[in-house]
Amino acid sequence: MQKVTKEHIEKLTDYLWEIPTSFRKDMLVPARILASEQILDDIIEDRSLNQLVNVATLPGIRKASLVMPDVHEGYGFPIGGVAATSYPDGAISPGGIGYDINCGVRLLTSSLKMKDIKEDLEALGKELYAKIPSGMGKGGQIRVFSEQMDEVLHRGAEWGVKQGYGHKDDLAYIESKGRLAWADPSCVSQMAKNRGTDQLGTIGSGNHFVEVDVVEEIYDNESAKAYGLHKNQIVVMIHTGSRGLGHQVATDYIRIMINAMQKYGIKLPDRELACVPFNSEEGQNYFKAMCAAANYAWCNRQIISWEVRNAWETLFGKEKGQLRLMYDVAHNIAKVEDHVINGKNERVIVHRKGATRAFGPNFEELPDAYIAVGQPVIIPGSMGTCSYVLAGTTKSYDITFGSCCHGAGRRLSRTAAKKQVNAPVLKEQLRERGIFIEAGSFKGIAEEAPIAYKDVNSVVDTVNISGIAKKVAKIKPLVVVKG
DNA sequence: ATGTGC
Repeated sequence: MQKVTKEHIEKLTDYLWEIPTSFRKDMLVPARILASEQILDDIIEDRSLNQLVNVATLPGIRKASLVMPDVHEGYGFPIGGVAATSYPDGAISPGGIGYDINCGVRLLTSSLKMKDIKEDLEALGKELYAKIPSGMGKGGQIRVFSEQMDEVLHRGAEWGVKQGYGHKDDLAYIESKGRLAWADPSCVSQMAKNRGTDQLGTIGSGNHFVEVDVVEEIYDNESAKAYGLHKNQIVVMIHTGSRGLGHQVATDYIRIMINAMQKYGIKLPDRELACVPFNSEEGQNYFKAMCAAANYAWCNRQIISWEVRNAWETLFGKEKGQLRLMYDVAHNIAKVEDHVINGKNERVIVHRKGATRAFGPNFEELPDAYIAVGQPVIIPGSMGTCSYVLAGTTKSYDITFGSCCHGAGRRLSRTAAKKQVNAPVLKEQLRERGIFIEAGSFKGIAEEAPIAYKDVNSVVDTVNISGIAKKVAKIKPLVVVKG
């Protein structure tokens, strides 16, 4: 298959590039790349642009196949990708959502400032590491079986709150209120449920983490005030997803769809794009299972928040130890949404894989305090760099179906990173810079080294300048807990 | 990402 080169790419604006449908005759829509020229040059040799073109052949795809500036290669679809298909008969594809269904990020804000915790960073890292189970295959203390598991899958974060893992007020500050109503536990295999039995309240491994950060800079006073963020404030970021349960849901339905595709006459350039019509039996079952796994992930992040709050209270006491949920976003999910395409309102199935929803002001789901400034977008950087809070914009609807990037984006494969990085040395270097890492393995540290990632500042500048999200605050890591 | 692999 013909490889994408710079010659095939047309410049639409300084930050938007297009591979037209003339590039390959199976493309149904153009492929668009949101990137600075520097970022584009860095990814041009990557397989991710060919994956982006492949996505443009997805049955029922509308307007354009899109990637954000943090794009990199994924299973079938690129990570950092957005694809909207027509409702109700366009494709739904598990590869367009990812194995870690509802991988996402939440941010908790504290009433503490840098000066309040400067001396406690190491103890804080040890306490968090002790309270929050992490690592590959790791389970926690909580067990959910049969009816209780079904309740978790039905009710998401709400189940956690009901069991005492958090405040009722938390729910308003979660995307979709931490619950997708289409979830149907009967569409989730017993194997998936078994894998999820003891994994609520656990981080997992890879790029997942719990991190204590300090707000280093505020860019937009009005939004920062609405979100309750201010300079020198200590905040906590949680990044994880649906663990083994979501992974098993993806595995189960990818196999089902590979087998069902011929029946619907679907031919694709890569079998990793396996998909079926959204309104087919297989499509509906997957969607209901995906919603259930998404609910599990929201419940997981809810329970981890409870663990973090416990650690916080242990160290700082009841009065100073309060943590408020600022927001929780999903970045591996598909949603049915209404968007304007060619001037007409259309219902579409938006696949976001390593992409964050970034809805602008006046979106009715937002809590009252946020409605005038738009939805918070949380962008974790890599371990030793920094992260960002942005605000969604109305402009994002026109360009990216109301989506934004989800992180810095990998630059090196895990294997390449392991070859280049001496993890014990890196850990010590970060410590000298005042960043304390508590990790279960040196392998994990090497794979997640800052050098393995793109520069988060240039990724965020791209989305900020192109107007799909607005910079609100920059935060800097102090303590990182990883698997 | 994942009881790291058909």
